Amino acid sequence: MKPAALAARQDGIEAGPAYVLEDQVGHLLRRAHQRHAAIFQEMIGDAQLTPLQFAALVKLDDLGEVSQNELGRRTAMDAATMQGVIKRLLARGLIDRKPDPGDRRRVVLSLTAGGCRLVAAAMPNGHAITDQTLAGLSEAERRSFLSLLRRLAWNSIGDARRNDHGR
Amino acid sequence: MKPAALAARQDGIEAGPAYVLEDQVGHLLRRAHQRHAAIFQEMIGDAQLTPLQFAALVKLDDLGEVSQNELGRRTAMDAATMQGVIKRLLARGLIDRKPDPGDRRRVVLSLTAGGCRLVAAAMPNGHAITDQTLAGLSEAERRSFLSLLRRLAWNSIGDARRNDHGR
DNA sequence: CGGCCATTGTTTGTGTACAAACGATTTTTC
DNA sequence: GAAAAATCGTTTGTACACAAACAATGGCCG
Repeated sequence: MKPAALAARQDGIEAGPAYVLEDQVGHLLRRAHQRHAAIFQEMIGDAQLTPLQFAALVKLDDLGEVSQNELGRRTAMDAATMQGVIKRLLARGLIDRKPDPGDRRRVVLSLTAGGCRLVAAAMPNGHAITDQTLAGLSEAERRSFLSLLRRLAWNSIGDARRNDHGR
Repeated sequence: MKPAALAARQDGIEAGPAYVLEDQVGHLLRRAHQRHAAIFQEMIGDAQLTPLQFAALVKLDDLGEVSQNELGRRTAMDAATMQGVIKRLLARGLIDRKPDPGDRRRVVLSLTAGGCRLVAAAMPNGHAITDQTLAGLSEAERRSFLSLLRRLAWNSIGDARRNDHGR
């Protein structure tokens, strides 16, 4: 019934189905992500701005004021990664950072005027990047692909992780 | 005709279509890749083995003997990344490394007996990881998704990059 | 032959990515 | 109210990922 996939090797030794690296989702996801990153860097219009930094800025633009961890959850970055991203955005003066008066553990992040301007200027490029990444796919194929891809991504980083450590 | 996508903001200020982070291919690719990495780590059966290291081992198993750069091209890693991966595989005694007699610039990589055994042992897990990553998708959806994803990945890393730097 | 250029492998520097452990705080629970 | 648990932000250590510059070697072409 099954074709050659389950066939034994030439030498006759028992072996599972062949593992073709190029056919594995993980490998393809990695390469597609690599390609997207290259397109991003080329088209975002700001040599210093990385995908994660842009994501953080966009989310901040969306939410107004949020704590660092909250922003991390919304952009699917863990706390340690967030640390570096925030540090670099602060260094460029794109975001502000002040203690939360109601909770002394928290810091509140928000966009500066410069950060706001940068987001506005880069947003069209963001759309162009998405478009370029999907170039080669028809309208229908794009919808289909995005719908499937969404189902492979985490539903919600924070929730999924908390379930592991919850204990 | 178009729905709310092109509508101006509440404040009436001119603005392009909204940029919803969760709808961008790049963000979804990143999250899907994150999830796959988590599944990999959980199921590969060797806490020290990473996706890239496994990819290198599998390719080496496939090719027998290759130079470091060649292996990098086949696994979509650049030379600097390869450096670290090779170093760690060497440290664990999973691969061998000897100078190429015909070309003194090159080194020839190959699997050790231990590396060969590890690949054989981990290969079924690799298939299970792919399966688990695609869990939730039907057989037809998987084929469709992989076919589309393949078109979004680099055709061939090495070739694509050389065109940029050529000259 | 001899200069030019490409390739190979290496190093350095920056930026994700995450586990693990930490101190400082809430919040919950009893 | 006090102990227990959870949350917040930070630090350290390991592992990708790539640009850029480098020395050594090899191939090519005049």
